Amino acid sequence: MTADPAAGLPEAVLRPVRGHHAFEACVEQLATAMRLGVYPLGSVLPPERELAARLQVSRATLREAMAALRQAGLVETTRGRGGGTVVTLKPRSPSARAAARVSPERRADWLDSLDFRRVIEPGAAALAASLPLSEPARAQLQLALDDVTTARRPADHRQADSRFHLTIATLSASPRMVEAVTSVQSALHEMLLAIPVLETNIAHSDRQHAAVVRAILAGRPERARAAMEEHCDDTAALLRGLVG
Amino acid sequence: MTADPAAGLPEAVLRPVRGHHAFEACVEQLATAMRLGVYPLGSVLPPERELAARLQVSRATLREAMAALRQAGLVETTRGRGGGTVVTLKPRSPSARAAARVSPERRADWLDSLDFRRVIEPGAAALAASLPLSEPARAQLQLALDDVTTARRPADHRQADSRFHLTIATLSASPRMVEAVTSVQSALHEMLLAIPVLETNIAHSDRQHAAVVRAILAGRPERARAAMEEHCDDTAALLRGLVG
DNA sequence: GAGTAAAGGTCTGGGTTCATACCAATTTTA
DNA sequence: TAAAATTGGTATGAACCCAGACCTTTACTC
Repeated sequence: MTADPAAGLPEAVLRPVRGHHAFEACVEQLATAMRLGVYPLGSVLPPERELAARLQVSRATLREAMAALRQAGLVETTRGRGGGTVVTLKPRSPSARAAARVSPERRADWLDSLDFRRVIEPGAAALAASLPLSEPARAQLQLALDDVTTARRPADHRQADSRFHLTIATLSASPRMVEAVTSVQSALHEMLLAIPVLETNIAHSDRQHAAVVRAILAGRPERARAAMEEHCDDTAALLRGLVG
Repeated sequence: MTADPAAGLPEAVLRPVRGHHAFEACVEQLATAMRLGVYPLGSVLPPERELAARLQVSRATLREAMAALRQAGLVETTRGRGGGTVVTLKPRSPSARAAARVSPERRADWLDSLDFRRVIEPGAAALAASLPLSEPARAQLQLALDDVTTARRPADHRQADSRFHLTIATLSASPRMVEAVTSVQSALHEMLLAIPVLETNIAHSDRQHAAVVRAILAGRPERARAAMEEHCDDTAALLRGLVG
C-alpha cells in the first residue's frame, strides 16, 4: 500500500511558480505603485540601476518595462544628470465603464481579496498599535490621515486612501504584511475603477480612518483591529453586491 | 515643484519580482509540500505534465526540478504506465543542530513569520468558522485533527500539525489565505527543525487544536479566532526566545 | 570653460525557459 | 498476445533574461 497525498491539499497548496515574464511583472509592480499613489503624479522614480536592483532584475529587463510604461503614457523620461523618469499618470476617477467585461477569474479574485482584506488589514492595524512607534512614524501616520481627509477630488482621495492603508502596513514592520496589503489594495483599486460606484460616503470613511489612527497612536491593538474591521466590512458591503 | 514619492512607502512596496530561476522555485515548492506532509512518505506525485501545468512552468523546467529532488533523495521515479514519482523523504525530527548557523536575514524572516502568523491563522480559522461547511469538509477537518492527536513519533506529529493548519486554510476557501498559511507553516517548520527545542508540550497543543476545531464546526468565528490566537501565542513564545 | 558626476541609451555573449514535438518503457485492456 | 493508454525521457529552435562593459547627454563644480 502506498500513502495518499492529503486530500484536497495539493490542489490548494501548489501554486503557479511565478506570475509571468519578468518584465511584465515589473510593469505591473511599477504601474500599481503609481496607481496607488506610492509614486504620485509628478514624482520621479529612482534611477534605473537602483530600481533594477530593488526588483532584482537586470537593467535590460527593467528598461523593457520602462519602455512599456513610457509608451503607455504613464511616465516620461529625460536624459542626463538630474534627468530621470517622472510619473505622468493622472489618477483616474471611477469610470462609468460597466464591470460586465470582467472575467470570472478576476471577479473571483476580487471577492477573495475582500475576504482576505478583512483579515489582513485589521491585523496590520492591531500589530502597528502593539508596537512602540517612533515619533517620525507617528507623524507619518498622522500625515497620511490628513492627506486622505483633505483630498478634494475623488481620484486624489482614492490614491490617498491607498497610501493610508499602505502606511499602516509599513508601520506594522512586517514585510509579509506589506506585501499582503499591497496585493489587497491593488485589487480594491481595480474594483473601484471598474465599477460605476455611487460616490462612496467619504465622510463616513474618514471618520473610520480617524478612529483607526487614534487607536494605533494610543497603543490599543484590539480597538484598532475592531475599527479597521468595521471599515473593511463597510467597504466590502458596498462592493460585494456590485461585482457579484 | 515636483511631487515627492510617499515617504517610506517605495522601499517597502517594491519587492523582488520573482524568486529567480523557475526550476529553483519548483524545487522549493515541491520540497515544502513534501516536508509539510501535503505529500507524505510513500505518496505518489501527479504526472509531470499535470504538475507542470499546475505550477505553470514548461515540462522541461519541471523535470529539471524533479532531477534535483531525485538527486537529493527526496523522490524516486519509475517509468511506464502506472509509474510515476513517489516520495521517499522521511519526516525528520527536530535535530540538535544549533541554530547558530542561521543567517540574520533568515532569522528576521522567521520572526516576521511569527508576527504574520498571529494575524493570518486566527483569521483563517475565523473565516472558516463563518462559512457553511459541507459534510465532507467537516469530516476532513475532524480527520486532520485526529491525525495530529494520534501521531506518535515527533516527526509525524510535526507533519500532521502542518497539515492540520493547512486544512483550516483550505476550508476558508481563500487562495490568498492558503498561500499565506503555506508560507508561514514553511517558516515554522524550518524553525522547529533548526532549533534543538525541548519536546514541545504536545498535549497542551492538542487541546488547543481541539478547541479550534470545536469552534469552527460550531460556526463560532470569534471563538475560533481567539482559540487560534492563543495557540499561535503559545508557540511563538516558545520560539521567539530561541531564535532571537 | 574644463572636468566630473549622474543619469539614460546601447551592445554582446551566454545561460534559462518555453513550446512542441517525438521516443521509450510499462501496464492495462481487448 | 496484440493494441492502446499512460507515464517518464529526449531533442530543437525561438524567445527571454542576465551581467557587465561602454557610450551619450546633461548638470553641477571648480
